[in-house]
This record gives sequence, structure tokens and C-alpha cells, in this order.
Amino acid sequence: MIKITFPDGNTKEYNKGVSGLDIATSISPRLASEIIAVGINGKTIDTTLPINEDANIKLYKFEDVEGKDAFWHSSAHIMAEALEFFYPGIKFGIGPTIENGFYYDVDLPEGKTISENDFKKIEEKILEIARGKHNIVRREVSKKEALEIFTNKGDQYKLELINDLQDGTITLYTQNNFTDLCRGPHLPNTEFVKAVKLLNIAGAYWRGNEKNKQLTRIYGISFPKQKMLTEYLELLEQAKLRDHRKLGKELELFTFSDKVGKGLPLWLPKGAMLRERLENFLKKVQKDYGYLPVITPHIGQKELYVTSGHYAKYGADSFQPIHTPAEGEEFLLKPMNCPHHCEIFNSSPKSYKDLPVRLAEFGTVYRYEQSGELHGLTRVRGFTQDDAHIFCTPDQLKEEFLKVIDIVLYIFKTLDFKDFITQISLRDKEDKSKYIGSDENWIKAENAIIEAAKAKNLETVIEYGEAAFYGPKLDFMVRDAIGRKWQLGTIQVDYNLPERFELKYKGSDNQMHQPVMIHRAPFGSMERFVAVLIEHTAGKFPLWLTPEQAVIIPVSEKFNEYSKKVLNLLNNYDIRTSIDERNEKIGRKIRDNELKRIPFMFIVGEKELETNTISVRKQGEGGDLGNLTVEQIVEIINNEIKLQLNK
RNA sequence: GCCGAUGUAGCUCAGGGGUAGAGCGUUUCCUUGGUAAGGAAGAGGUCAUGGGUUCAAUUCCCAUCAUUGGCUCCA
Repeated sequence: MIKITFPDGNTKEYNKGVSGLDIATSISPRLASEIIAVGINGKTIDTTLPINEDANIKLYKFEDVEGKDAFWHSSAHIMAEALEFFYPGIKFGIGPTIENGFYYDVDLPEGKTISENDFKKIEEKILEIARGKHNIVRREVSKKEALEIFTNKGDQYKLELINDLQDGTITLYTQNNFTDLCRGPHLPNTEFVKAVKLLNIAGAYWRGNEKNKQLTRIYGISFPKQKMLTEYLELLEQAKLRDHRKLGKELELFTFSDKVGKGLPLWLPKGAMLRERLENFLKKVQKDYGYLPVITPHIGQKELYVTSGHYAKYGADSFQPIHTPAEGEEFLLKPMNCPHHCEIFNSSPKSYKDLPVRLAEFGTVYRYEQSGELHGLTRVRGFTQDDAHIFCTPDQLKEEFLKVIDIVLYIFKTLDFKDFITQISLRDKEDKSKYIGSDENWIKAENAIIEAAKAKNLETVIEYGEAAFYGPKLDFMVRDAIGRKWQLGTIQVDYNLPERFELKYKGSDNQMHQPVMIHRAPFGSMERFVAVLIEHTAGKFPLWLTPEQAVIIPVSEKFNEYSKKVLNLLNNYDIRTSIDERNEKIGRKIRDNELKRIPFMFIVGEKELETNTISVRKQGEGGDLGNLTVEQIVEIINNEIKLQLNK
């Protein structure tokens, strides 16, 4: 007998060799039918595998991450079988579970293509296989045997994978007519899969290396209930409605023009107003923290970027140098503000008493991003960083870094960004050639960041290979409406550029010393930040930020005169207001302004004219909130703004 | 940059080898209306661009450009 301990601490004795499924069955048949995988002492295994020793057990359903993982992994195998049915000779790369669903990378037979039109028949085939209730059978094989099987099948990708595996650890899973190399765990049988949807199709390099062949990647998702699929698809639809590219157009915030060039955003008046408010908000914060505004040009001599290392790293893949009539004279569009700021630091001799120097600029930079990478406002070729560089003594580094974290957290809090990931971006352990500077400097910088994050009790994830080429970063990442992660705020420690630009200050010992630099941008870039803000708020911006705070809606033209009077009053109180003077019925005007997400609507008619008031309606809340005087509503608005900015 | 998809009116989209359609928006007129769509009439398109096939191309083919889903990259 062995002792099984359940998550609630209860224990029960079972015969040696009992399976997770047996244990679930002993509790309830219902439970047994929902169990997808089993956790044994922290390791996830198949429900049918025997358990031979005392263990802590967890029974995973679809609702658990471990359950979803097995569920979608099996779904990928079933999809592979369906694909093999339609495309004999197809070869398989990898087919893992992802956050929402699964994919399989496949190499289609010569001359065959697959398109979204084929999805329906593949989905039907998947469900047909699923309904067959085929057991998914695990088999341990020797490396030799595994190699034989896939040599016979002619699947070179699997062979490549097997060659990287240790003998004795190789398992195969078979359902119906399909066998795949797989670590598992998997569903007990195919019938668990009740609903499936193939989502999209994409190219993906074998093993993520662009020198390798590009395989066809098919994404899908599956569920144990049809209803769950329907709900998931609805969720996707709703996310699409929040997409900043759609809302940016609808709310007239920004646009692009082929004639200007791709990846070069044009801010429309309302978008510019919004952005300007964000900038002013940050300027005020930075003033309080002792930053000094500077302004630098959009281009600089090529030599500047040779010095900084940008040219060697990105020069060939960038916007190309600007040539002048003068022989040999070359300028570059600035890809970063730091070299200019270094030169400002260098413009006068510094004493340790001058430090830290904090130079801030909303600096527009230009980077020739790969064309396939451009995306709305989140990745563009011309954008404005809320950039600043802090030049400080090594002793001041920690405190300065902590203060920057405070700024970022304050901004995120004010704007209600709750779901963000704090990521420590370090060097690639394998390939240090991607970076400039000495090991010593890198270790110092990386430690400084790790310590600062610790001091602030930030819950961080460490990502290797994500550092900037001149230094490690602390990045603040958020997700957009379609679940993609973007870096917003970033704080970077840099010992390297001070060296390259020969930055110096005179210390109390009367010797020259090198300052440390902190690069930081709480928003990251105005473009990306606004994009994410649009998606997080679904276009319903906080009152202090929104381009139009209120609209006056006259019940009929007879009240236009009174509307203008109200407008003047509100303007005097700095409330951003306009009048909807269109010859439309009031219901129509309300609907249109609701859709424009204007926070307040002030309806004025006979009653309001007589009592010298306005009828107040709040966006998204419907109905009539009663009559107020202009002074009263101004107070309400100002209080709400105060609340938003002081939290 | 690579693989796939898409490109028709300001917007969202239908259509299809014989020189184009809807809804919304816009304009004009009627209506002067009380908290999420009042009515009528009109204007608006070299069907992304350039080639090719064809008696005939917006439709089929090729290329380019742009958008888009991924991959790679990301200062």
C-alpha cells in the first residue's frame, strides 16, 4: 500500500500502482470524467500512469493551468493527425501549448499550401477523431527505436529533436492513427475535446532561426465544452473593439499616410491634445524630482553615433546617413537621445557638487524598424521618448534609481495600470558579443538593478538577452488588447556611454572621476503609451486627460443662445467643452456623443433656461442625473480630476 | 527582412471577365424634437499602383506599395 496525500492535507491508502484516474474514480465518477492530468510530488503526469510510492497528489481539471496544458497539447496532436489525413507526407516540427491554445509547425508536402479556407474541414476532422474516443497511449522507447520510427516516416525535424534527447527519456504518444514524439502529459483519450477552432496561420522558422527553413505554423484553440469556445471567441471580438488602431481612427486621435511613410504616425488635434496633457503631467512630476528640461536636434553627426556604438550596432540597418553638399559630411537621424545629452553634460566642467544632473527631454527618435514589425502606434519608425538621463556618482546610483522607480510606479498608479510585469532585462548569457563594455561594468550595472528592484519589493521576472546593448534594464511591461506584451517604462544603468563620451566630474578628492548614467523613460514612448492607454481604457480616458470633457446638447435650436452662454462659462472654468448644434433630435445627439466617449453631456432646454441650470448626463451611465448650475458641475468635475491625480 | 492573408465611396463591407452596390457618415430640404439612431432627396469610386492575358480586366496572372496575423529583430 502507498499513502496518497491530497492538497487539503487528507491522506488515503491505495494499492501500489494505482493511477490518478483510479484515485479520482474512488472519490467520484464525475471527478474522474473531468481529470486531465495529475500532479505527483510537483511533477505533472498522465492520469493513467501508475503511482508506486507515497505521494502528494493534485488532480488537474481543464480549469488548472496544468490541465489546460495537457488538453491543448493533446489537441495539437489531434490536429496533426487531421493534417496528416489531408496532407499525406506532411512533416511535423514542434506542436506546443501556448497561453491560449496551441500551434503546430508543419512542413507541407512539395507544392501543397494551406489557407484559412481549409480550416473548416480540418476542424471537422479533428472533432471526428476526438469523438472516436481513442485512447492516447504513452510508450517509452529507446533512442534507437525512436530514430528508427521517424526515419521510416521520413520526418527529419523529429529526428533532429530526438538526437538532442537523452536515451531513456524518450516517450511517444499514440492516438488512433497518429504517433508523436512527446514528453506529455496528455489526455486519457481524445473524447475530452468537444470544441476546436483554428485561429490563424503564419510562417515560423524551424527552431526560431531565420537561417532555417520556414515552416507553416497553424494556431488553434480547443475546449471541453462548446460554450467555452463561444465565450472565448466573444472575448476576442470584444478585444478587437478596444484595438487602438480602430479606436484611434474612430476617436480621431492619430492617422498614417502612405505619402508620409509607413510607421510614421500623424497625431490629429485630439490625439495631440491628449498627448500634450500626458507630457505636461510628467513634466510636472519631473520638475518636482529635480529634472532639468533640455532640447536637442533631430539629427547629429555620424561620428556622434560611432562614438556611442549605435552606428556599429545598427548603422547598416538604419535610416541611412544624410549627406550634405560638403564633402564627406554625414548626419544621422537620431536613434536615441543619450549621445546628445552626454554632450550637454560635457558642455561645462562638473564638480561632484553638481551631481546628480538629470536632463529630461521629450526627444523624438527615428529607427528603421523591420517592416513586418510595424504595428499601429505600438511599433513605429518615428516616435517620442519621454527620455531623461541622470548623471550621478556611483554613491548616488542606488538612490537615484529608486527615485526613478517611484516615478514609474506613480505614473502607472495614476493611470490605473494595474496589470504590469516588472522585468529585469539582462545580457544574453551565451552571446556577449552583442554588447559593448567590460564585464566588470556589466556586473556592476546588473547588480545595481537587481538590488534596486529588491529594495522596492518589486516582483520581478528575469529575462536574459533582453538588455540594451550598452546596459541592463528594468522594464515595465503591459499587455495590449490582443494579449501582446509591450515594454512601456524602462530604467537602465549604464557605465559604458560615460566611458565612451569621456564624461568626467571632479570629486571631493580633487581627482577626476567618471559618472554613472541612468537612462529612463516612464512612458517609454508617447506613441506606444497612448496606444496601450487607449486599449486599457477602451477610449474612455480619465477626465483630466480626455480631449473633450463635456458636450452641451441643446434640446432644439431655440436653446443655442443659452448653450453658448453655458459654453462661455465652462470655458472660463477651463472645462473642455463644445456644443452639439446639429439639427438632430436629442436622442440622436446623445447616442452620438456616447459613442464619442465624452464623459459629460449637458442637456439644455426650456427648463434649464428658466432655472439657469444644465441637465447632467454621464457617459456610460445613461439617464438624467438631475439639474445643476454650471458652478456646481465645475466643482464636481474638478473634484473628480483631483481624485484621479492624487491617488 | 521572411511566410501567409487582405486592399472596392470618408468608415464598415458585399459583389464580380461586359466600365460598380449596401449601411453608416457627409450635403441640401422638411422636421424644433427632453436623455442611445426622425424623414426625404442628392453628391461621392480610374475598384491600391504598374505591367501582362483577353475583343473586353475592377474581376484572371505577375510585380510593386500599403495594411494585417505570425516568425526573426528590437537602441
